[in-house]
This record gives sequence, C-alpha cells and structure tokens, in this order.
Amino acid sequence: MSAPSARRSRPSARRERSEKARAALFEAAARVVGRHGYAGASVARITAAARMAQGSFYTYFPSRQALLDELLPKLGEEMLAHIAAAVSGAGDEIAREERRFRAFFEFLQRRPAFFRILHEAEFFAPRGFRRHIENIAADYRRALDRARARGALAHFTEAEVEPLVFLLMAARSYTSMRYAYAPGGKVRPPPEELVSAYLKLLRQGLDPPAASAES
Amino acid sequence: MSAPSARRSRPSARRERSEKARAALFEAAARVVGRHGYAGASVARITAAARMAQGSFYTYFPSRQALLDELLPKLGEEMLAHIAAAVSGAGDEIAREERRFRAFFEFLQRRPAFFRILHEAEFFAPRGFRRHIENIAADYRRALDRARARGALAHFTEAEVEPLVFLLMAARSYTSMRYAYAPGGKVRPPPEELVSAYLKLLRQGLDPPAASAES
Amino acid sequence: MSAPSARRSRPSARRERSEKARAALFEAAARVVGRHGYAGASVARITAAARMAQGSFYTYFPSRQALLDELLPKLGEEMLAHIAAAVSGAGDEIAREERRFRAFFEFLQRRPAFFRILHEAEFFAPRGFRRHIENIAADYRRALDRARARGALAHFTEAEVEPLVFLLMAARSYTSMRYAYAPGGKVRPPPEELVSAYLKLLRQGLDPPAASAES
Amino acid sequence: MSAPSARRSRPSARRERSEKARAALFEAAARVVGRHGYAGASVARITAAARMAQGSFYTYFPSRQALLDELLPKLGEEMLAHIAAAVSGAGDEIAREERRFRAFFEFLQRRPAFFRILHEAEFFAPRGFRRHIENIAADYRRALDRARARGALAHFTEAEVEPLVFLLMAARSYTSMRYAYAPGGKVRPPPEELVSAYLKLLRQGLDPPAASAES
DNA sequence: AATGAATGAGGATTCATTCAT
DNA sequence: TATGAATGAATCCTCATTCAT
Repeated sequence: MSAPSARRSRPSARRERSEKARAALFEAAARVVGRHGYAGASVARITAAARMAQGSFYTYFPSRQALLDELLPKLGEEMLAHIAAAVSGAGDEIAREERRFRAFFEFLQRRPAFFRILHEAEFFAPRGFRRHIENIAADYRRALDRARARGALAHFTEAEVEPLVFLLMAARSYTSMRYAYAPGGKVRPPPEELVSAYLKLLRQGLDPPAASAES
Repeated sequence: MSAPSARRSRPSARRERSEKARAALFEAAARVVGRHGYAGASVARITAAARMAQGSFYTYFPSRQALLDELLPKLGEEMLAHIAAAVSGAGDEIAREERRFRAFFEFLQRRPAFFRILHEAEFFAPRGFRRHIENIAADYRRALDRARARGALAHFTEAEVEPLVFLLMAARSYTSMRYAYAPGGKVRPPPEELVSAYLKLLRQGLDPPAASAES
Repeated sequence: MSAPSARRSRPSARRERSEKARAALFEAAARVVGRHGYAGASVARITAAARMAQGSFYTYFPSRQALLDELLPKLGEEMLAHIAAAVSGAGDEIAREERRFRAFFEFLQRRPAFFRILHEAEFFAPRGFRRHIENIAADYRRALDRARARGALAHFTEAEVEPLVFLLMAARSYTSMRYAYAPGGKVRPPPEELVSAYLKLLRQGLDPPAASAES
Repeated sequence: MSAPSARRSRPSARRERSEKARAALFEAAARVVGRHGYAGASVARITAAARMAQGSFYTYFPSRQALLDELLPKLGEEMLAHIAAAVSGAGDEIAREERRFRAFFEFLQRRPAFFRILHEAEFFAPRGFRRHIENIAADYRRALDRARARGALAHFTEAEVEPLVFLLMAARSYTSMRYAYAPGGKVRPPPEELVSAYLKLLRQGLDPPAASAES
C-alpha cells in the first residue's frame, strides 16, 4: 500500500532536517535563557522562539532539562576557542593568564546571553554546569601543565595544580558577577583596577617581595 | 480607650511568643532550603517544618520571598562573627587570610545548610544575596584597610583594594563549590593542597620571585 | 475576691463606650467601602481604620456582613433627610421631583462614599440594599400619595403608584452611574441636559401634547 | 518545515473542536454565574461544569476575568437581536418602546442567567459591563435618532437625546430588579401596572395635560 | 514526524472567624 | 472586654509532559 521511496525523502535528508530543528531549538533556548533566565525558559517559550509546536520539542529532546543541560557545555566550547585564540603566542605564564582573563570578559560581552547561562546553570542545569566546569578545568589544567613543563609555577607541587586551576577560574568567574553585569542584561568590560590588582596578585602575591623577605 | 495593664497578660509574653514563632520559621526555612533548595522551599513545607498553619506564615512575613531574602544576611552575620573570632590575634596579613579561609570552610561544615543558602541565593533571593555580599565585602574592606595602615599590601593602589576584596572572596566561595560540597548536602573540609596553593599564591604569586626575575 | 463597683465603671458608662466603638466602626467602614469597595472592605482594614484590634470587631458585630448590611440603610436615612429638606415648599409635583432629583445628586457629591456604597450594596450587602430600597420607596410612596391627594398624578391608578415610584427611583439611580461617577471616586453634578430631558419627560412624556394629539 | 495537509487531520477539525470547547466554557460560565454569581464563578466551577480540566481553561482564555468580561457583551447581542425582532413593524415611538420594554422582560425570562449576569457585571466584570452599556446605548440612540427623523420626540434637543436614552434604559433595567427577580433565580414577567404606568409616563408625563395646565 | 489541545498537580496568598490570654 | 495571633479553606494560575489526530 505504501511506496517507500516516494513517500519519504532520503534518510540523510531526514537526518539533516532533524539536525536543523535541534539546532534551532538550541539557538532559541540560548536566546530565551539569556533574556528570561532558566526559570523563565519554559518549553512554550523555547518552541515559540524556534517557531515550532510545543509538542515537537519532545521529538528532539527527552525533556526540557536535557536541553538546558546541553546549553552551557556547548557554549562553553565556543568560549574555550575564543580564549585559546587570544592566548596564542603570549609571553610568560602571567602574560598568558592576563590574556585569558581579558578574553573571558570579551567573550561575555560578545555573547551576553552566555553570562546568564553560565551563572544560572549551577542551579538550574547542574549536570550541564558540571560538564562545563570539567571541560574548562581540564583545558586550564593542560595549560598549566605545559607551563610547568616550561619551568613556570615551580613552587607549586603537582597536587597543587588543580586547586590553582580553580583559584584562577574563581577569579574571573566571581569577579565577572560583580564587575561585568549591569542591569538590563548588559555586560561591561572589567575595570582596569580589577585587571591590575589581579596581575599584581599573580606576580607578587599580596605583599611585595621586599615585605615578604622581611617577615 | 486602652485598658490597664493588669487586665490582660503582659504584652511582653505575647511579644515573646511571637518572636519565638518568627525564629521557628527562620530555623525551619534554613533547614528546608538546606535540604530542598530555595526552589523547593514552599510555604507549605516551611510551615510544616515549623509545625504551624500555612496561613500563619503571613503573620510573620509579608511574603515567602521576604523570608528567603532575610535568610542569607542573617546567617552571614553568624559567619562573619565566626571568622572574626578565628582571625583575632593572627600574625601578618597572609596568616590572617589563612585563618579566614579556613574559618569559612569550618563554618560551612558547622552549618551545612549555609552552603546551599549561600550559593543559591544569587538567583532565588537576589536582594538578600546583594545585602550579604555587601556586608561581607565591607567587612573585608575594613580588614584590608587596616592591613594597609600597618604597611601591608603596599604595592596595591587605593583603587585596587576593592577588586582585591572580591578576588579573595572569589577564592573561598568558588573553591568551596568544588571542594567542600559533597552529594547529600554533606560538606567537607578543604583539602590541604587547596590551602597551600592559595597561600603560595598570596605569598609569592604564580611564580617564585627568583623565577619571575629570571624569566 | 472582686470588688464590683471599683473594678468596673457604671453600666451606662460602659454602654456609652460600647456605642462609641460601634459608631467608630461604622464610620471606618463607610470610609473604607467608599475607597476600596465592599470587596476591599476586609475586617482587617476596617478595624485598622477604626484604630482597634481585629478581634474586637466581633464584640460589636456578629459578622463582617452584618456591619456591611447596616451601612447603606443608615446612610440612606441621611440621604432622605437631605432630600426632604430640599423639597420642602416647592410648587407642583414635578417641581418637587426636580428638587428631589437635584438633591440626590447633591448628596452624592457631599458624601462621595455613598455613591459606591449605594451601588455596590446590591451585590455585596443585599439585605441592607433591600432595606434601603424599601425605606426610600416607602418615603417616595408617601410623597406621591400626598400628591395624589392634592389632585396630581390623576391619570395613574392606585396600583400604578408603586411602579411609578420605582420608575422615578430608576431615573436618578441609573443615570447617576452614567453621569455622576468620575474616575478616582469623584462625583460630578448632573449635566443640565439630563435634568431638562428628565423634566420634559415628566411634564409631557416622550412627545409634546400637540404631536401626540396628531399621531 | 511544514507538512502537507494530507498527513494530519484537517486543521479545520481541530479548529472545530477548539471552537466547541470555547463555546462550552461560555455556556458553562453563563450557567455558573447565573446560579452562583460572578463571585462564585471560580475557574474550578466553570471547568467542572464544562467537564474539562482546570488547566484547560487557560488554553481558551488568558484569565478568568477575560471570560467573565466577554460574557455580558455576548449575551447582550442576543438580547439586542431579540428586542430588534420584537420592535419591527410597530407603530409610533411609544408603541415601539412598549415592545422594547416587554421584549426586555421576555428575554430575561428566556435566559434567566442573563439577569444576574447583567446586574452583577458592573462590579465583577466592569470592562464587559461598559462594552455592553455602550452597545445598548448606541443601538437605542440610533432608534431615537430615526424616531426624531420621523418627527417624533420633537421637544427634545439634540443634546437631550443621550440622557433620554439612559432614562429609558434606566426604566427597564432598574424595575427589572424590583419586579422581575424572584428568589431562586426565577424571573417573572413584569406586572401590567408597571407597563401601564410606564406608558402613561411616556405618553403624557406625570400629569395629564389638562391637570398640568390647571395646577 | 508534527501538531497543539488536554491534563492536573502544585504554589503563593487572602481573609473571616476563633480563641487563648 | 480587648487583643492579635492562629487557622485552614479557597482561589487563580503555570507548565512539563502526554496523546489523539
């Protein structure tokens, strides 16, 4: 009764359409979360933004949470790429960290939705958040390991590298909440005092060497 | 139109009972948020935990949000007191910061609910979160100003002190998410590597002075 | 164990205090209904306006509804008095009705709360509304009966007098909703066209006598 | 991205079912308001009467109020149609008004719920009430303008026509409260004395021409 | 595969009335 | 008698998910 090839298109074409729809949902979700937060990212809103029927959502994702949990890791990769590009070719490790720090804020500005997605994910998309943190931390870890191979960070033990990674991540993530976010979803560049304070901390610690020598 | 005081029970007795009920709601809310998060802290659950009728809630708080917003600042003061006690009498500024850092983690362990209350507040009780951050930052700020008066932190400019405050707050807050939280609401002490890495960073920065000189 | 006369004041003094409190609640209720409508006239608001504890309300009235039901009849008597004063000494029955009509609108302006109390009572205080209507109608009825005794309204049968009463009440009550109410609880005087149209209707009916003769 | 029409049931089938559900809610609401009043017309009751889940309500109406506000204008059009049919072909303007007056009461009897819906709407569905009043008044206005074009109502000025409209509306609306409503939601026909008194008023005013001349 | 209507549990809040003090 | 805290039923609305078409 049915004529298979006539009735439906080639499997690959189907696959393609499917991928497109998934991607559209992603895009829509990012926009919606950026504007309304995870809590406001109802399936209704997301599908509306993707110009799709509400029910169709469940063809592409098993649940609302599943999509939300993929959101951050996906954008996180963009962020990593952006930072990697910024770092390439910099001088000593602190110069490289400065590039990373600034690049992080640049990325926030370029992709303002990312700010909200990143910061809310911890509670609204915890699986996604963890995956993202692991991705970023692993990347950072590789960078610091290479730095150590080059002789830098010499006074930190092997076991201290991971904590160090989180301390550096802390610096940019936490301060971005304080210094980058402006009402209305706007994202500002970091004030220079923040960058310089950070760099001084990285170069010499809390106190100048002389002071530490005397103590 | 008003009656002599002998005619009805001391107003103070009522006041007292009232205070008790309010306090019970606070306690209950802290417990509930600790276990279920802010999102799960429905008025129904909170009043049930306080063994009280749902409607009674509104005798003590104008809204659910109002209570939730008071939660963190209140516990934050406890935290501040705990840290202040721990710091008193320590040596140089870095030793003091070590005490603060450790005391922060101690407090998390003593008051496991605080961990969740602190970290979720940013999104579920933003007013309370901001008040808390301001309280903590102001306190920190005073500490660093005193340190500078004693000659420490000499290479930071006046304008860099506030950023520095947030960098220090970042260190403990962000790493606690990674190192202190264990599933089931358990809170662990920080690994020694975290503390030592932090202290090295504060003493000498990323690279030992010699190394940085040579690079 | 008790010394009666020392402990409490004379019964009449008590009665007096009690009356005062009741009156205060009335006043308060009228104010509150005027501003917030019956629906917004919660016991809490009324007692607050009367500077009294919520619970005390039930010493003076068996229920919220009981007070609300007394409100309109009470104010209605004031209104009757006002209208009666205005009518006294006027000429023919239509001149008298003009006085009543205008006096009704004057009263609404003098007592703006009355407007709302009157119009909402039908649904929120139906017993009070019915009592009020009966009072007004009975008064009107007496006036028309006297008019008939003077030879006016000669073409109406005895049985048509009551309907007539309601037709006259209709005119002022219904048109006040349309022409007297202004947003913000303000009450305006009736436009002259309303009064003149009404009087023409009363003097000659819809069509001038000549016209009706010709038809 | 959209599918051929053969693939799923005709959209019209869905549309139809949807219309049916909306209509069912209307019907249910009219019944419920008729019996319990607007205040008792909870979404729970309405949906129960329409044999539908509570949540489904919001597929068809954005809010409870939105439905309630549509109720009266909708029924009002039915009423207008009923009255228009009754009036057609009557003689002079007063004969026509008699037809309208009687038709109004007939409609109340045919649709007993309308009585309550009409009278409570002023406070519980004010937007709907205003729309309804405007509809009715506009219709009336057209009728009187036509009458004037035919030479009737000659002694009223242009500016007095609108007030006149409201005086006529007043007559039927207000007296229906008194004469048509019976406990239990029953609606009675108007007593003949009401009709005759009304007509005498319209034909000759309060006093017969002779009497008024003599006074 | 796509649609969008249907579901129903769950949540915050209000308020008349009761009651212990 | 006066107080004001306590009660708990009732209400509107949201939304993830399911399901018939």
